[in-house]
Amino acid sequence: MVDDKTAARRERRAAARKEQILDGAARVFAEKGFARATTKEIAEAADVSEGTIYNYFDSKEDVLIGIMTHLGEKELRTMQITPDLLERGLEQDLRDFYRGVLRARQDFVARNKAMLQAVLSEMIVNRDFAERYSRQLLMPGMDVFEKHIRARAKLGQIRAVDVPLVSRFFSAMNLGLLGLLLINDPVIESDWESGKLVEELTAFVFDALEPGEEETHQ
Amino acid sequence: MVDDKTAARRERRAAARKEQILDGAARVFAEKGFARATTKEIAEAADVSEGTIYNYFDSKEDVLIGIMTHLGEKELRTMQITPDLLERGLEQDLRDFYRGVLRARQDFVARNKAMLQAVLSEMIVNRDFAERYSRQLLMPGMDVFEKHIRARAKLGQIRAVDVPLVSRFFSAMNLGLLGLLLINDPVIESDWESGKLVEELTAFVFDALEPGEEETHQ
Amino acid sequence: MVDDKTAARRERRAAARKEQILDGAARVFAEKGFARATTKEIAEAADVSEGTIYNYFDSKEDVLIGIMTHLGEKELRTMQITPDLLERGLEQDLRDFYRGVLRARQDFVARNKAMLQAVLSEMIVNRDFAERYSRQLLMPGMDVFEKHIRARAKLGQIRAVDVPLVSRFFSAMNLGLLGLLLINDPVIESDWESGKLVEELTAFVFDALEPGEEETHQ
Amino acid sequence: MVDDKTAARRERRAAARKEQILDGAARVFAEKGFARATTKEIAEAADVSEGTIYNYFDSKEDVLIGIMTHLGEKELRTMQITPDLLERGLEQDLRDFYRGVLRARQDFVARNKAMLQAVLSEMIVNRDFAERYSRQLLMPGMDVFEKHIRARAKLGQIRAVDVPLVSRFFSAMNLGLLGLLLINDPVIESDWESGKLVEELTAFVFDALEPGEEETHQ
DNA sequence: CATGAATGAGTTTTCATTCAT
DNA sequence: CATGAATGAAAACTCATTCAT
Repeated sequence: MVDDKTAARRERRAAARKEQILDGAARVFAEKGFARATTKEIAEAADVSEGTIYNYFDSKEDVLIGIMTHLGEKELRTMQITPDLLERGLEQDLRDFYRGVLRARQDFVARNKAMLQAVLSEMIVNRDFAERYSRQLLMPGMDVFEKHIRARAKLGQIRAVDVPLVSRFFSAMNLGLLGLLLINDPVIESDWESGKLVEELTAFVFDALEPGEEETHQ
Repeated sequence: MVDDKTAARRERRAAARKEQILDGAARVFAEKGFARATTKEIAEAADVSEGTIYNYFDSKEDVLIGIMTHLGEKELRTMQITPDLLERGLEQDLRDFYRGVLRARQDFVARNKAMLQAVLSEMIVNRDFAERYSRQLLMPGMDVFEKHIRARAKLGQIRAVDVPLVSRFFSAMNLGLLGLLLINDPVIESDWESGKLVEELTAFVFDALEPGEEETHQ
Repeated sequence: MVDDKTAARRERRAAARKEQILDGAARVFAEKGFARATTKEIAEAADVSEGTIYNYFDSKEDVLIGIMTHLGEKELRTMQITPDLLERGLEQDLRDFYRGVLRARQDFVARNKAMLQAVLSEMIVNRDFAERYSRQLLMPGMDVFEKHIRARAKLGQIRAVDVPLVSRFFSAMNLGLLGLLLINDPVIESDWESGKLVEELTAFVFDALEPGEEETHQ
Repeated sequence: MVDDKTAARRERRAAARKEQILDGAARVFAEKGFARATTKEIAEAADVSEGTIYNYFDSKEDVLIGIMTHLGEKELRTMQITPDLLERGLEQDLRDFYRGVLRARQDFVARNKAMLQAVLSEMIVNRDFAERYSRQLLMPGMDVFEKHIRARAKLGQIRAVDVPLVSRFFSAMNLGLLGLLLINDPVIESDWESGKLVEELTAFVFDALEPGEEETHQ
């Protein structure tokens, strides 16, 4: 029993150390990029010695993988991408539902900007990471989203569209806005928190999806 | 006169060499990222010696800057972002105009995928490059686009929107789709060249912008 | 307390490593000159890896600076250039005093030939090092010497001379003899260790300074 | 005959080119040291292309050798170190003779400071150059000087001394003063041209050599 | 487990030399 | 002969990783 307690405490401490290192690493990666960040800098930012990093991770690359996994888990929790999202959402008004999703996402981005920056940059030029990002961060949300859209369409709330493609338009929009935020676009930065971005984006996006009977295109 | 000829030939050859190096470098950067790419690999890809690179560029970073500049110039030409774009465009149907813009952009992306990949990745973690990208590649197109939207709005072809923000939605969408393409999303990849993406995106985007009289929300 | 011990031991070991590197570097610099010496050779001569050099010095140039500083400190100790040199010396016979100074200097040169060679060569073509050499190695001794000469002159043991200039004659003589030694002049080399050089130089130099009508020093 | 003329002209032009390169190289070597000087800089300083240097010299090192040889020839001419120096000199007063030698040497140094600087620095760390310097620049003058001293001694104008060693004292003094000049010692620099240095040095050095009980100069 | 000194392979960059024009 | 672009070997320096303490 004492062993159990000790073991449990040890495990908790180990988990805390791991997070401590991931936090430090994310900050350094975000600022300088994965390749330019040195283990020395990571160690300093995480307030541990260089050697300690290797007690918890196999390599510098493994640290970045750790960040992605951590990010994926966090996103699932924050975005509450759970199987029952579908039902819960369907009861809401379409716009309100999307507003909620957008707000949750903005919150998530704001809280994890550094980690996302670290991951995004590497993803573009690293097949392995791209695959991982797609699987761990993109697809889980996309799947649920696709199902949701299909359900709405069945209910007649959305006109007939190519669902996988339109889901990707949503993802692309989110990804692109994140990109503009990361390169410090002043317009995006200022409207990001004010809520204006959410409103305008909802209007921009959802009017188009609704059936809108009479729409007269020459 | 002979000197003139010689000088001119020299200059042409130098320009060709520069482009040869930029091409090789872009391929390597795209595959491995700027930081992981070695000058040795660049030299091999460009089929010159390592030393030759430094006869034309001050540093590896300068090569990337060269790629961005080259890209910026090419984009201006390809996208035909010229002052009279505004007038030319206004005579066209809104959807047709956007379709044209999208196709030109897709063409540009297809032709310069490697260079864009090289630039994008570095941009996210490098302030200097972000600024440069914004100034050389993003803003020129965005400015013309903003003016265009404003003109359309004045003509009543578009409902009142926050123009700078909506311009950014278009940019974000493009950037995000590029991102998905670069991480090899199979759906985007397959629909990219078939006109499907263009058609669906036009529908997705433009219905929302049109005044659409009777549109009954709630 | 244990931490104190550990820290102290660490510091001692670091100082030892630094000296180990300086010793190796001095030998290589002396043989090949600063610029021709490679960090690889220095590492081999010092029996450490190339990387280790950079754990203790910022650059190859910094190693040479380290040699000069080390040399300066050693000279002060060896030559016993202390404020009380003046008084101690004045009690001695002029010739005996100079003989002592010469012997101490010869001893110092013999012990640090490699380091002096390394520093001298670089100094001639490097403003920064020339300034440093002048300040750290030349001036300290010269100042004390000037005061000494002035004191002797006041006591009537030396005829009136331009003190700064004559001090430089002594320095120049020392520097020049070092030069001849470094280019392996056989006469200087053979007489250097036998006391002959000291005796002849004392005779050559000091008879001139004494007022001495009857010149009674054999 | 025409061929002879052409050949002669060609030779003269080649000699001029060689000197043009040596001049440029000496300036660069003096400023940056042999190893740090690049052939590109030498070419620019000499106003020729890099390739041209190799039409006249086998290597960068060969250029430095060229400088030394040139310097040696010039010194012989300037210092008028000719077999009859001995007789000419003996007719003069000892001090006047030395004054003349010193002045000629100062003039030579002033005219060839850059080349001397280039040569001296390299000499200290390069056996081959040391040997060359000794043979080409040091020994010729020293031999004549030794003979001269011996002749004076035979005439009773100089007390008995170790002639080879004392000759080296003169050389060492000259070399040392050159060293101080090259490291920009302000006292030496200011007194160098004013003539003061010559006077003080003559006094410093020659009183010691004369047998002279009564010291009857001034 | 924590530490941080040591390592050396790998990186960017320089530059003497060559050679086609 | 003059030129200067091309070369590639070699240099200084970096840094992920290991390991003795």
